[in-house]
Amino acid sequence: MSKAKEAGVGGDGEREEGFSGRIHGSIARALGIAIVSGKHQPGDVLNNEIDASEQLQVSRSAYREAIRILAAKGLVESRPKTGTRVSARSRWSLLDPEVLAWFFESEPSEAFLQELYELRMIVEPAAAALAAERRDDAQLERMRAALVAMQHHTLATEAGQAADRDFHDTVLGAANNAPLFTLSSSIGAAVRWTTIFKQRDRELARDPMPEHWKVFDAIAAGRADQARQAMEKLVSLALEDTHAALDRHPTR
Amino acid sequence: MSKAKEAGVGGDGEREEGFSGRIHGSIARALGIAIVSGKHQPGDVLNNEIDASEQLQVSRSAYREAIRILAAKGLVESRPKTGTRVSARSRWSLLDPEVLAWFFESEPSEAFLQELYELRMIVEPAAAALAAERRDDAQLERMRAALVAMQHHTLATEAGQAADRDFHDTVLGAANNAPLFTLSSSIGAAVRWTTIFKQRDRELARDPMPEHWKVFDAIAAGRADQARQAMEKLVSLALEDTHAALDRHPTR
DNA sequence: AGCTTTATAATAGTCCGACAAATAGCGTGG
DNA sequence: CCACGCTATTTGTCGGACTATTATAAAGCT
Repeated sequence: MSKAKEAGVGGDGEREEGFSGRIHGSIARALGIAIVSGKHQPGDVLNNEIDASEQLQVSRSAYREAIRILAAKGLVESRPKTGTRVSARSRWSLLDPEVLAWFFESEPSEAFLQELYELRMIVEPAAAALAAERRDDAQLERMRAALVAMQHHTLATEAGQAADRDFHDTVLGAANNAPLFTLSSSIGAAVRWTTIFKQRDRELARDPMPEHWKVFDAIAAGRADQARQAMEKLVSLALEDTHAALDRHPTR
Repeated sequence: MSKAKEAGVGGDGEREEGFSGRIHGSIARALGIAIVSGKHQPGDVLNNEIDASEQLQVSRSAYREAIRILAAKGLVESRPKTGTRVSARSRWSLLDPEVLAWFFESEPSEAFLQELYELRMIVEPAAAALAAERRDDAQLERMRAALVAMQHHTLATEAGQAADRDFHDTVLGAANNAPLFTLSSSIGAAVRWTTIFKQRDRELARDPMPEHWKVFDAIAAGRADQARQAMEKLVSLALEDTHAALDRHPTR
């Protein structure tokens, strides 16, 4: 539990908690988190707009805009008379950056993490192979810079983690495939949590640079197959580390 | 009193086309199509809410809800004073079912089709491999039924095409990975367009059943590698057909 | 009884008009 | 030339009235 998310129902409700700038945004965030965390299960019917907006102390319009956001991401469906209900999980846009962020707001389930890794294992090696064939010099230079920064700052620092993400992002971008690139947020989420788990357990700390450099070298050399295999190795090592950390620090 | 909105206003407003039920939905759709089709380019600033809603003959609230939908899908960004502007392409949720549908509303570019195929080539073989290991009997039966229906109706009919999509959906579902499954809409879109192109050029008609049955048999037998290879073959044949059709009927 | 049609009530959807908050860009003063 | 505050523009929020849709219950018909 990180955030106090309960908007006081009754009493002097303060909704100042999560900060997302605009009201409709923060309401969408709060409701989104409540949904993906299971507090509101698929099929559940939300309070009608009038009651809900009153409880949240916002205007009905702001509440409605929040609902539109959630509906656009497939989390809810609204119909007159029936009300607004949480959609089936299969309709959720699990790869949407915001939805993913909401997932990680409350610690994600181990199963979900596992599935994200599987996706990563499918997508990233293929992306690395394409990148080896298509990367331009600027992208290559950016990858190198990212790895140098990552090596220098180490994953214990925010700067180092940002460099790691930047490396993976650039690889995905170098594959030169727009739909594929939209998966970077999902990949990034998996990467971030690997790091979090690894950092929780210092003893597991393994130097992540060798695999990263191997991927880079293969991409630089334009060897697609080699890049694919190197990335496969990188991801599976990360998965191992995550599993090991989870075994020692069971979820929640 | 003031409900007549079907009146084609003489000015620059045009608002009587496709009907998408609710107003905010149809406005979002119209704007979404205008954006993905390039009519409004990234960086362009939309009219302010008052003018825009007047031109469209809808209330400002309805227009705003439409904008919230587009913003949720990463197509636009709103800020006070600056207005609402079309976001960079890299921020678009290209894999969102609705965004994808808008893309295909106006005929998609060949390059985009190509990228979607690449994604399919990455995702579907991996999914088939996982499905071979994890499918349950009900899923297997559904795949068989889909292929039987597809064989019976042929791809020339809507029923046959639906069966084709159902087969691919079921394979993806049998991989038992929720994030992966959300890609089914993208895959489905690629599948649909293959069929459209193939149907335009009857002479290219190749019987698609053999590859499909090979995938099915491998999944039924639980042979992951074999399923992967069979699916690779299936997708690359579909890609060939699409390319051939495009060569003979150049885009527009 | 069983089915169809109609009425009812509940809810999301739409509209309006006003006011609040944020902020890009300009102008003023140092 | 730069810093700083002013202002105009635009989105954001509000509340309240009215409309459209539709699930459900009631009534009517066969």
